[in-house]
Formats: sequence, structure tokens, C-alpha cells
Amino acid sequence: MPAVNSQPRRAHSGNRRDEAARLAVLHAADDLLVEHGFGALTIEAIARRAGVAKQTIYRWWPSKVEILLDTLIEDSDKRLSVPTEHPTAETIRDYLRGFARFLGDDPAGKVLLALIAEAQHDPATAASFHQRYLGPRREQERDLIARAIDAGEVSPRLGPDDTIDALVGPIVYRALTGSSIPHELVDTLVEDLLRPRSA
Amino acid sequence: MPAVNSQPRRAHSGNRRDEAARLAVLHAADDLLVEHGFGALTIEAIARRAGVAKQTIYRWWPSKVEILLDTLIEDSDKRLSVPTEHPTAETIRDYLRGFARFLGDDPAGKVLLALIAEAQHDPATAASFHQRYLGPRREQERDLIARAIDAGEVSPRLGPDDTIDALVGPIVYRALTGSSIPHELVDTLVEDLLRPRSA
Amino acid sequence: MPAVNSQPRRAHSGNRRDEAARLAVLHAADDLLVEHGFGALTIEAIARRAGVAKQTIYRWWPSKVEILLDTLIEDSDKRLSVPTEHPTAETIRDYLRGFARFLGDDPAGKVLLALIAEAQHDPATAASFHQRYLGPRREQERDLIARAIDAGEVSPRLGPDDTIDALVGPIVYRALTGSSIPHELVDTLVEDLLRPRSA
Amino acid sequence: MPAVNSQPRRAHSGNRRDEAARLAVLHAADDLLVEHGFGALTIEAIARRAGVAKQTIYRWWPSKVEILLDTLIEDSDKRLSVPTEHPTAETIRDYLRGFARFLGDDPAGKVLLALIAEAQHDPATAASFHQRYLGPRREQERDLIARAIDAGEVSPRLGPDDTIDALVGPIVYRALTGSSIPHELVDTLVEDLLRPRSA
DNA sequence: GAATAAGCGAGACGGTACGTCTCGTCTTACT
DNA sequence: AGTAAGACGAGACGTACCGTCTCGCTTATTC
Repeated sequence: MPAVNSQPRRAHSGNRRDEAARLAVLHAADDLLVEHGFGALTIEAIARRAGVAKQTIYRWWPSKVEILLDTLIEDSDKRLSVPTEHPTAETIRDYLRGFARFLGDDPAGKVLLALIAEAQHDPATAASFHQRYLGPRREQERDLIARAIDAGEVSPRLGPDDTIDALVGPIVYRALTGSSIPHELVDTLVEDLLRPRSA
Repeated sequence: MPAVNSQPRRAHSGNRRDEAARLAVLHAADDLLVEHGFGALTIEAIARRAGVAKQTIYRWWPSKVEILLDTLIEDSDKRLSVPTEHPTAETIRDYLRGFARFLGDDPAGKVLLALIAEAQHDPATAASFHQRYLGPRREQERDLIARAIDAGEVSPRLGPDDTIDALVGPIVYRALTGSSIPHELVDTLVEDLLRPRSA
Repeated sequence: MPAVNSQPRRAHSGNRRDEAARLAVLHAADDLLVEHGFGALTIEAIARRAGVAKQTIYRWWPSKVEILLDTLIEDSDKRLSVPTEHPTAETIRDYLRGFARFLGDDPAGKVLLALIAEAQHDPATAASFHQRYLGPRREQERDLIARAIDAGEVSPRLGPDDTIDALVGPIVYRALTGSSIPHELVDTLVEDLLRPRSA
Repeated sequence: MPAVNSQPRRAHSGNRRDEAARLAVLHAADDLLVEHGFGALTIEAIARRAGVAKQTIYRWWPSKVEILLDTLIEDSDKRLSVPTEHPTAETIRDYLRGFARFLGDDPAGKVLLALIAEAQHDPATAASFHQRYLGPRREQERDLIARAIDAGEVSPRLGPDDTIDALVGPIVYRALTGSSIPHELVDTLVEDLLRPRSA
């Protein structure tokens, strides 16, 4: 019986990693998180949803956190890039508004919140999350602020990291407590912290 | 440490709720969280550590989150009370400094962070956490700000909730990302947000 | 709604071992072995079939072999008891005929064969099988032969263990190779080995 | 130890079946069985040990049982041939002694026991084992007995198959139960069963 | 002062997910 | 065409907790 099955199931990629399986896992994880929350995000559920064997997940990811990090980094690069040119107060304000929208409306924002949360529960998650996501992004944000200062566009009284946390902190905290983030809040933060009276 | 009667295990209280068991559970939960993290905080581990039957826990608490909430509320009332008199900018600054210390150094601060985190993972936790902790505390904080404004001590450009989140957000975010919170950050937030130039 | 469900599920026995679960496991194991062979005899399949949690099996049995041993010992005591009185050549012959029937026709005989087999694959099985089944049974058989000799009923040229193995070996070997065991074979063995010419 | 070409891993043969791979698999299977028992005899372990790809095994053998059968048949032909000339009672006795030694001391004896065992667990093994090993060997043994009877050397009261099983059964059973097989046992079986008093 | 009722330690139970292992199939790249 | 390599879907392994349950005991409170 020489294989006359009409649908060839999936064109298994042989020796190399199966890109279709990789994407199926990332999407399954994302969907499950958004639809049923982090509690429903088990490796078994992801495998089931993705139509993939558990071992395929364990072969490529050490934990479900790394799966989420993969999706977050991809989505984040796509839809929340740190501006690299023309750093003015407005540029920064627009970036923060985009960040607020990302956290509130984008499914990937839920992933970010879940990772912030899981990092509290598990030190390994914290380490990976800082190294792979928070660190690099902070690097870019520091650069943004530094260039805006150099150009005389803004003059915060705090150091770069303190400034960024003062701007980003309220937005994240609002998202964590399930509240909306109005433009007014973001705008006033930018005005009061980046262009204070005494400057 | 009362009731150190060595002989007959524990003199157990018969008909009424056993206060010793209640305290043992609260302390066990606290200790486990601080020592081994939220991941190690299972009902079975709490029962084991507290020397209590699982059923005794389930009889009085619907979930481990409620145990943590109980400890948090007690500790929070004791060591982080919202000031009720003399509302000045300094009062508010000191409260925020105390909050930063609570989050950074106090074991109970770890409980608060864990609950913020768990609230992201589970809607029931979020509801209970808001209703039993965040809501009441926010009420007091709103009152604090309102009285300070009335007394002409501060004049924030944002509404009360926005103002509080703008002050508290950075502190929480710093704690969530494992960074320290210097006085300078808190002080500058108070100055820039509560006494802005245009006021 | 104070529990008006008509079937009370199962009257869980509380603190004590649940006899119904124990029997369900034994029967499930027996059934699966007979119906689908040793290969289908997994702990998961037994649990599924018995309507029992896996952990309930692991709590009481260290391996599936011990489950089979439990069923074998119970069935064996019931349907293949070594005769304890009137030891004559005919008694022995009847016992061996019973043994042949047990191996060939009784489901429990399949269990015995499976355990002989598994003992070849796994030393732990071998140890347990000898200690719990083969040893005690051999003790009784030795006693049977010894009393028959004392009474002058039989006079084998071999020692007790050699004699028993010479009688039992062909029966077991026949069963292992899937052949039938005619009375003639058993009878001739008894005649030639227990009442040899030179005695 | 042939083929110790140290340099380019193995000079692998391209188009034709690789004899070195075939032998490596057979030896690996044999070694693993003797060293770690049937439980450790997985296809993956054989491939690992033989330094061969799994697929190479699956291409040539339908199951690990067939690998064992290949080794058993080769070893059995070499070291346990059924005598073809001078069939006397002594010839038969010596053959049985050799069989006992094979089962007890020869590594290939462990293979035979493992296959007898596995045949209990899996019908496909049973079929193959009977067809490729037990059947042909029984054919030769029947012939041996028949010629001995024709020559008047022995006169068993049982038919050929019953006689052979009566002789072989105890030896196999002893091996299966891990006991030694003394010459005395073999000799007495031959005497009592092949030259009974009434013949 | 006996009966009742509730809390308690203990732990069995049916489940679900964990992370690991091996199965047998497959595809690729090399010889 | 045979091979080494190894990814893949499948599913069992033995463990840890989940939340529910029943037991046997202890200790007030009630009749």
C-alpha cells in the first residue's frame, strides 16, 4: 500500500526545526493567555491547542515563560518600537501614549503584564525577563532620553533611569490595577517631569 | 510565643475556632512566601509547615490568596498606616517614603507584590485584592490628598486618582523590577507633581 | 442546596483504605491482561479501566507486578490449593492435573505465565515473585511430596525439589509454548518419576 | 575485533547494506541484554550503543525481538547443535546437558530465556519465535528421538513431543526460576523417561 | 452528667499537570 | 540506495497538589 492518503498531514521538515510547529506553539500560547488567562496556560494545553507533542515544546523552550517572552519580543518589536530619530518631548509623549495603548488594548500587552507578574513568583522568570526584555528596552529608552536632553528638548531633574521609571511606572501600575490610562495623565507626567519649573 | 505546653501535642480548643491554628497558618504562609517564593506556597506546604490539617485551612479560607490578604491587611495596618492628621506635602512625602521602605524591606511588602502579581493571573484574586486591600487604602489616600489640597498645602494638576497613581506607580514599578527606591526619586515626584510651576 | 443528588457517587471510606477501589484495580488489571495482553497493562490503563486515580494505585502498589501478584495469590489460593491430606500418587496426579487446567484455562493462569515472563526481564519482579508466590507454594509442595514418601505412597529417585521441578516443569513449559497438556502426559510423568522401576 | 579504522569515523558503504552496522546492532543488542537486562533493551539504546542511526535498525528489523532472534539463531547453531549421528541415550543425555549449560552459563541462553518471556507478553513475538526458532529446533529434536527409537536405543512411553517437553521442560523451568541444573537431574530424567521399567 | 455539635489532625480519594522517556515515522544531507 | 542525524506526534512514566470526603478524637455547650 504505497501511501495514497490524499492529505499529506504536515510536510514534516525532517532534520531541521519545524517552523510551522514553532509558530503554532507561539500562537497557541498567546491565544490561551488572552482567552483563559495565565492559569490556563499549561504546557499540556499549549501542546493540545497547537496540535504539537509536548516533547516538541520541551525540546525548544525551557519553560512556558520563554514561550511568552518569544511572543512578547516579536510583537513588541513590531508594534511598540522605541523612536530613534527627532527626540522631542512630543516624541516621548507619543511613545508613552503608544505604550499605554499597548498595555491596555493589545493582546501582547497582556503578555507583558503576565510576565511582570510571573517574575514576582519565580526568580528564574525575573532573570530571563530582565535580560531578554526589560534590559534591552531600557537601553533604548535611556538613549532616547539622553538624546532629547542633549538636544535641549527636555530637562528632567532626575537621572535617566529614575525619569523613565517615573514616566512608565504610573502607566504600568494603572494597567496592573485594571484601570484605563487617559491621555491627560501621560501628558501631564511628561510636562511636569521633563520640563519642570526650575529648569 | 504563648502556649508552649510540650506534652499533649496541642491543647485543642474543641468547639470553637482554634486561634493557635489560625495564627500558625498565617505565619506559615508568610514564612513560605518569604523563604521560598510564591511558587512554593501550596496549601499542602502551608498545612505541613503550620502543623495543621488541610481541611482546617479549607474550612476557613477559600484560597491561599485570602490567607495572604489576611496577613497583608494586618501587617499593612500596623506598619503602613495612611496619615490622618496634618496633611502637608511633607506628610505625603513621608508616607510615600514609608511605602517604598515597606515594599523594599518588609516581608509584608513581598506579600503585596505577590498579590499584585497573582491578581494578573487570576480574576478572582484581582476582585478580592481590590475590594479588600486596594479599594479601602485608596479611599484613605484620596482623603489625604483632598485634605491637603483643601488646606492649600499642595496643588496637583491631575485629579486625585491620577495623582496618587503618578506617585505610587513609580514606587511599585521599581519594586516589581527589583530596583531600589532612593529618597531623591520620591522627593522629586512629590515636588514636581504636587507643586508644579503653573499652580 | 443541601446535597439532594440521588446517587451518592461512592461512599468514600474516609481515612481508611477504600476496599472498592482496591478490588476495582485488581479486576481491571486482570481484565486488561486477559483481554489485551501484558503490553496493554499500563498503570494509566488500569487506572482508567478501574475508574480510579493513578495516585491511588501508586499509593498502595509499588508496581504493576505487585498488582498481578495480589490477584494471582488470591485466585491461586482459591482455585489451586495444594492438597493437605491423604497424600497418595493419585492426589499428586490430581494436583498436577489441576495445575495444568489452571495454566491452560483459568484467567489467573495467564497471570502466572505473565509473571514468570516478567521475572526474566526484571530482577525486582523475580525477587518478589519468588518470595511471595513461588517460595510459599514450593514449601507446600515439598511437604506434600515428603508426606507421600513417608507414607510409602511414592518413591522418587530424585530429591524433593528436583522431583517437583521434573513434574511441574513440563506443564509450565507446555503452557509457555502455547500447547495443550493432555492427561496422558501428566499421568506418565507421575508414574515414571514417582514410582520408577528400580525403587 | 575487525575494522578498527581510526580516522574517518566509519567508511560507510554507500549503496549496499552496511555489514559493519548489522554486526554492531547484533552485538549491541546482545551486550545490552546481558549487561542491563531486557528492560534496558530499547531501540534507542541499541542504536546509541551500536553507533548507528535508529532508522538503520528500523529499515532492517521490524522489532527488537527479531534482532534477538537473529543473534540467538546464530549462537544457537554454533554452540548448541542437535546431534545428527549415533543417536543413543547418552547422545540425548549429553545434548540435554549441553542445553542446561547453554541456558545457565552462555550469554545466548539469556537471549533464549528473554524470548520465551517476551513471547508471553506479545503474540507477534510468540509467532516469530515459534516459527524461526522453536519449530525448526523441535523438528531436529523429534528426528533425534525418532532415530534413537528406531535404533532401539530408547523406548519412551510418551509420544515424541510429549517426551521432548518432559525432558526439556524441567531444564527450562529451572533456568526460568534461576536455579541450577545438576547433572543428576538430567540423567535421571533420561533414565526414567526414556527407559522406563515397563518398556 | 450524658448527649450533642463543632473543630481538629490525619489522610484516602478522583483528578490534572508536571517534566522525562521511548516509541515508530519522517525528512535532510552526505557517501 | 544506504546511512547518521535528529525532529516530530504520541503516550506512559512516577510525582506533586488540587479540593473533597470521611474518620476518630477532643472539647464546650445544652438538656
